[in-house]
Amino acid sequence: MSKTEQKRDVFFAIADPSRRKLIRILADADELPLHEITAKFEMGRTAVSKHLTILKEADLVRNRKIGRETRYQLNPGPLEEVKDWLAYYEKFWIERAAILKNILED
Amino acid sequence: MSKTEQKRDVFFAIADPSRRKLIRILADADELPLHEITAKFEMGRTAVSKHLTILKEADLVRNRKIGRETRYQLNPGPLEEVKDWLAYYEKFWIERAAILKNILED
DNA sequence: AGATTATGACACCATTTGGTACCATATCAT
DNA sequence: ATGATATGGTACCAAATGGTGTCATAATCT
Repeated sequence: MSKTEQKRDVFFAIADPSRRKLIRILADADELPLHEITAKFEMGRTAVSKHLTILKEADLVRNRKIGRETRYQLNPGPLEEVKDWLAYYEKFWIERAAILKNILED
Repeated sequence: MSKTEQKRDVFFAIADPSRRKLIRILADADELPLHEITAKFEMGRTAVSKHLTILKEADLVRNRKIGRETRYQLNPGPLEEVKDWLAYYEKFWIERAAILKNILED
């Protein structure tokens, strides 16, 4: 009945290469219907649709019906969670880079 | 025989919450042996070890044997790939935030 | 030496993942 | 009205994932 409206982890959503490709395509195209998106992949429509569903569950994608087609759009907001997570570790690799630089300067 | 030396995607490696917890623990502790790490989790040693193997395959973790224990250390470098990936989309949510800000200012 | 500890290496298992094919339904074109 | 197109939904499947338990081995302690 209802969509079950599952909540998906953004880290899981971006783990798959096909889904990252989807994100990129949508970022560059603003809004696209499923059949056009499918044309850019090797896999079938059902598989693409499933990936889009997962992205939607992570709220990385929004969609609306226009006539018989469903158009998808990127919603990059949730990527900020990834950025925030990364921020904690940034200092580590910056420190390491600095240390390495110092070593190389000898 | 040989380690099979599998190459793992960093996006896959960070997709699992337990592995993100591992990364955090190692970031805060510098170097830890497996049994001490395991003590911080609900799951068994074997499972923790498997997660560490995956992190190692993504080169997010290095390890060395000291006596009978294997000590693990974080190697944050590969996280830069994630940062670079994110950089492409950052503008989108910054633009959106700016648009939203403009709307709110009316 | 003998017991304990730390780990690696497997075999095993339930569930999830990523894909397919197929059927039903709604919309559009002629 | 008929046919083609676009999508949703379901059933199905092989492989991967995330766990477990068990056994073997190496290192440490008394």
